[in-house]
Amino acid sequence: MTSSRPLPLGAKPRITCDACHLSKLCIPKGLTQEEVDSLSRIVRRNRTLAKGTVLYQHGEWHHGILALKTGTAKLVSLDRQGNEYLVDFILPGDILGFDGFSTQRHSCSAVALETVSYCEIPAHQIEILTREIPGLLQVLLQYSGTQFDLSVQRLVLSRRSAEERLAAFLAHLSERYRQRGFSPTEFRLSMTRQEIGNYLGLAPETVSRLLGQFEASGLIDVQSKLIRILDMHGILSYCPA
Amino acid sequence: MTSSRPLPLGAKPRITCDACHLSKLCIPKGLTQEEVDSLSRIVRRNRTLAKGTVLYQHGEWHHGILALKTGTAKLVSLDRQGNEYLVDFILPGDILGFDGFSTQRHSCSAVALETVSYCEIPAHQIEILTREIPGLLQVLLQYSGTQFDLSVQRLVLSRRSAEERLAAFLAHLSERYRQRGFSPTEFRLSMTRQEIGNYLGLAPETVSRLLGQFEASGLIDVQSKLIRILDMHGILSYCPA
DNA sequence: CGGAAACTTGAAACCTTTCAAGAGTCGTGG
DNA sequence: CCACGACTCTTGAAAGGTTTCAAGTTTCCG
Repeated sequence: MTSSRPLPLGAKPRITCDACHLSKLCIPKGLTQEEVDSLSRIVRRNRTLAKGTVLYQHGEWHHGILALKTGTAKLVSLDRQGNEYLVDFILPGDILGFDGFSTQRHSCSAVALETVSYCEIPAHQIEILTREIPGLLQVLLQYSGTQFDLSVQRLVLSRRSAEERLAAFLAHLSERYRQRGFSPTEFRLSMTRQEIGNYLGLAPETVSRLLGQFEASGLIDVQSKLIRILDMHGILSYCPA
Repeated sequence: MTSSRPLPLGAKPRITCDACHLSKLCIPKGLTQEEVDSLSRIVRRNRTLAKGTVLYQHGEWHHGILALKTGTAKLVSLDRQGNEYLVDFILPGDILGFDGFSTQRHSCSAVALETVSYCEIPAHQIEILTREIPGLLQVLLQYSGTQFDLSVQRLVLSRRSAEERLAAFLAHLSERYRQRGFSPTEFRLSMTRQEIGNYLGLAPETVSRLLGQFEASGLIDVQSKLIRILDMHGILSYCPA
């Protein structure tokens, strides 16, 4: 899967979009070969940030569209009192930056949960790119639609019991890892129990208790951050929608 | 405010987009005069539906973008068991149809809460319109961003107490009526307590109790569906974010 | 005017949170 | 390499807010 083409002298590896193993999930998904080439010339690549640092922050001017390549991140909203609200967990291949289209300023902050690398389409280029790549705004609009659908799914989930919410969280994470070529039954949680609870609208203690309960039921195996799903069918039987 | 230009013979009143009193809220918001004229030629106008009927239904092919002109509607999602989840209340000037961009099929249903009239940009025209109206997809993308921000606000709200949720609901509704030129302090709820509860994640009994409590505190006056806000400052003092 | 649906109000039940204390994990520096 | 300290996680018991159940009242529409 890794590119075998010679690299430019003295440069860090610069994978073009169509050689990127995430192109099935990322923006190129809906574009023609020609459009992908065009996109590839604009995208800023290989930005890397350490765990805990900010990709962009609430209130900043809209950076543009970011595509996570490696690592994981969290998207959070803050209220006046400084409370954090976990809007989403970002996995490799995910797009972020939709929180900047409305006001031109980011309404959320994106924070690396592990060392991350990502690509970026600068906001000021998006309008220009639209002309060069007719499919791009269509793709972006489709992504927005997906975001909408996800927010609805989350709404549905928020009405369910704590058990169902956590089960759905694990099932969703598992499915997303599967789509990315990782094991769907064994993965490491890059977020704390606190952050899972914040995401699901539960106290961290509740998350801990339920993970213990799922383990006692033989559904999963928990070793601190490491999760092994033993009975996927059992997990799914909890899930609504 | 009503158009004084002569109407086409034998036609129902056909207000063009730039003569529409909702153009400050609707799609034309971000477009040039020329673009609005272009849009106005495509838009299907004056569709009317009675209370309780469906504007579009879950599973149907994406109709396109709808702009509500008069009346109110609800946007709902249904799970397998047929439970209804209230995604949004739609007021005149609001745009709907974002639930169809991802899969090309509607993930939600839109139902009239009162007699409604609306305009429509058919889905199959959107791509074509993009070329004629360069600003359109930008506008749509900005709307999507707004939808995203609203879903985040709603997430924040869902973490607060029942009191705060209902207060924020009333404040938000008041603000939206104000933007539309209606009284922000006196309005008729077109939805049932059940639907408010469904929207806020509360039992209808809780909604009823809290309205009674707000009334007893002198914040509002309730006469079945008619709400009069007596102390807006008091209401706002409950609101987070 | 009549009946169904919507709304209100009370009391008990329940799920989740909060508070508290102890155990485990991780990274850092001696 | 081990020890320390901070942070995270786990587990128990009590508290609390919201739901559920139930019954009566009001509103609305045919």
